[in-house]
Amino acid sequence: MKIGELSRRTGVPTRLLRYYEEQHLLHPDRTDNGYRDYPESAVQDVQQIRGLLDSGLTTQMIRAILPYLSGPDEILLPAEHLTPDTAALLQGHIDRIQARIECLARNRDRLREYLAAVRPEGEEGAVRS
Amino acid sequence: MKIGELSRRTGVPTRLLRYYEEQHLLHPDRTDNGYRDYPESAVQDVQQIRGLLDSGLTTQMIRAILPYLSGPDEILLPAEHLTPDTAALLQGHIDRIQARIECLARNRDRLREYLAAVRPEGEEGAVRS
DNA sequence: TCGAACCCTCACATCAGTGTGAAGGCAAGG
DNA sequence: CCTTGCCTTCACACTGATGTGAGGGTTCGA
Repeated sequence: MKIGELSRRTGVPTRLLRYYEEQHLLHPDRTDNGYRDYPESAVQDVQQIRGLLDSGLTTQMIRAILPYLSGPDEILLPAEHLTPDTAALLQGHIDRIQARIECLARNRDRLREYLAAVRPEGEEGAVRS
Repeated sequence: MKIGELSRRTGVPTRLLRYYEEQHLLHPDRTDNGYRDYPESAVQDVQQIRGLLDSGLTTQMIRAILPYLSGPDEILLPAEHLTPDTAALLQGHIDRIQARIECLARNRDRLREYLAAVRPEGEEGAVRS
């Protein structure tokens, strides 16, 4: 798949697809004429990347964890390649993500409480025009 | 409290405290000589802001929701000030935060699964030096 | 063969969040 | 009084993520 199609199918501008490649988040191979050639799975990959970026992770952190997110089908790294170091790194990333989740959840709850408290006026979410 | 003390107590550089003010996230008043004068509550406020920024929210979004986060003690806006518009805006913010949480949680789980799958080698999280 | 619609790289621009330093006012202690 | 350490504003600079455009090659259909 060429970059234009991937862009259309994911809604992500080609500029960003090239950027993600520059950041080593995507690795399309090239056809003879130099065009990028993406596998079908790239669609999922791009959505994954977008979600994580939107959640406030940097490309660097995404690059670090992406290899371990590829799919539940099979484990990529045999255990002998998972040094204690790598495991610790990974655990650190997990912890950071967890901290973010907690912060966001806390604030979401407070916003919900506020909203609930301030409009007990019989509105149950239905938006009436 | 002057800016230096707030900085020391929060670990946030004075530069950023001034920046947050410029972004209308903080509103210290001024003493006669022009020094910023923060209330005690600013310590909490700054930590709140930092947490949200670290979670990937922009100052703009934080500015939008901060007024509603001030404290569970009392509702700031009387119901008559909460137009349906504002409520919808707020709900939109909540939804975005929720989406982030879900994305992060999903990926956290996948990382955890990976880590668990790849090291069933009797290590139960204890880091041995 | 020509034009439209792709693709390429390069590079400058923008925005948010920061770092850093200059140039100067105020306050307290030796 | 003078130094030291706060405080002030102003301003330039960097990074990461993204927009945008220039300049140029490729593919394909009319």
